[in-house]
Amino acid sequence: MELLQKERQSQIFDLLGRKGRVLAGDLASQFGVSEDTIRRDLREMAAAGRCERVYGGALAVTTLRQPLSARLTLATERKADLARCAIACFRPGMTIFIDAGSTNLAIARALPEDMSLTVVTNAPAIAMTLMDRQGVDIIMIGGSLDRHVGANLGARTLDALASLIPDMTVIGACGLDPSVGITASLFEDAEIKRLAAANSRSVMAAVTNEKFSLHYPHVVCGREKISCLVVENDAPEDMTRSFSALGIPVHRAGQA
Amino acid sequence: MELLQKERQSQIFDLLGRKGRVLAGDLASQFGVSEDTIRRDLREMAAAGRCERVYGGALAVTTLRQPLSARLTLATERKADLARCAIACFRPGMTIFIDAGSTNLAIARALPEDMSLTVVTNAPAIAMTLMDRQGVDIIMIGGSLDRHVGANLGARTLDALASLIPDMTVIGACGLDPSVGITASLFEDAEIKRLAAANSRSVMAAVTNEKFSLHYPHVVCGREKISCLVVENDAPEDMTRSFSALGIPVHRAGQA
DNA sequence: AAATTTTATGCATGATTTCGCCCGATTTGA
DNA sequence: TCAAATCGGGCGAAATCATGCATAAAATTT
Repeated sequence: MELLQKERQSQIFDLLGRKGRVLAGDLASQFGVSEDTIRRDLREMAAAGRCERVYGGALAVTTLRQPLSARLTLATERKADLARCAIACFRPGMTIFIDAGSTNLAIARALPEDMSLTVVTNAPAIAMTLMDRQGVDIIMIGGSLDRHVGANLGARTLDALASLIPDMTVIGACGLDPSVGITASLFEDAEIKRLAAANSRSVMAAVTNEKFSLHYPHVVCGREKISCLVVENDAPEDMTRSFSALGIPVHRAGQA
Repeated sequence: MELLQKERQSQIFDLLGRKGRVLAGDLASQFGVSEDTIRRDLREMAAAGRCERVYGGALAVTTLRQPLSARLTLATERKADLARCAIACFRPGMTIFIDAGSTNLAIARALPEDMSLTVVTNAPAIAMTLMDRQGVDIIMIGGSLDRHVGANLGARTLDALASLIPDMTVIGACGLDPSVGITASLFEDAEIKRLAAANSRSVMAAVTNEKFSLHYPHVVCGREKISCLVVENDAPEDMTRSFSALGIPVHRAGQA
């Protein structure tokens, strides 16, 4: 498939967020264009402050470190849009479980200083982000911290979560498929998500475009369990329609 | 994996922050490049003020400032020094509870990438810092996150902590007094500390100078419970003596 | 619809960077 | 003082880069 320049750069930006670095040669073969084109892309992106140009490729702007911390500290932009839209569904006084994931971290970041909420989470990054929000009470669910997922998992986590009935769960979807529902790649992570979704009075899923039509081994919950879907403003129409058809409200980000 | 020059230098910088010094030979074999390349890196970094070049390798900029006068001006540098000293007491395989507090956070930051440890903590910041340490298993104790202490507190925290017997507890001291022992300003925080200290096989306290002779309302543990004290290079002699007299080993930071 | 401008891309070329190696100079420790 | 380790600079090969130019596609104007 042939990509437009902007699409290519956007994908490079995503890759940077995920891997922390890219090599000019790799990108060239991956996108099927010449290295010169890639170099031009990288130069442009660097000029726009979207990456740091180095000999041989480019590095993510914020941190040139491990993919995980990079993934967590990066990723704003499209996700911030999504986050603002998601927050519009929150009501003061709610108790909300926020699952791990970079999109959900963006939601935490976007929470206003003074919103009165109780947030429950098993992700240290989300807890830390919310620490300076005066209005937010934070409850952390402990457990064994998985460095890949960036959240506490395991028996203790499940146990602590079992005695909680949040008004809403903001669930992190590894993959969202119209027929299968929400799936996750890691068993233990899926277990947590499943319990949270089952206990919660409502379930919100905020997903970026690349999550659509992906499915992973572990089913978290069927699509009928989803109370509310938040998508990007250029989310594929056919995907969102199949959810709307089920009576699930779909909120598009960035639309006035 | 092959690294780009900038990445290599960035990692060297990280190592410097963690160990305080690096050797050209070690780096060469570690990164799989020639010593000449490493020397060029170090020279460049030194030119940029990111390290101090010395015969055989390089030193962190913090450690370079002469013996102890000018260097110990910045609190973070003093703590990094303290941290390196504290870490020398850790042994591979240990299970260590690390309490909240900025000094303890510095200890977490200073932990080497590859040290094999199980770290238990109720402070999200410490958990996040350790997330990229491959050798460290992290267990988070959940609870209600206190935004002032920066740690999870409360009944659930106490409960989860009760079933843990760490090899060592690195306790955060709000105040350390030779006669009273360790005290804390917040009741709930003190409760956690007290339980951790009581359950643990040994207790380390790493304290900066300003902690001495301070005491707060809530007693955490008497001085006799302390197994090991880590203090700054220029800690007041009379304070340390009263602990040494009890048979408590006192480690001074920044001494070869 | 045709003509014109703009843009994206690939290729060639000469410049630049990286890096291993070598050699003579310098530092270290005994 | 001496020997060994370390150092800095210079050299060359290979990789990477920036630039100019030509071509083709896309967008714009006529």
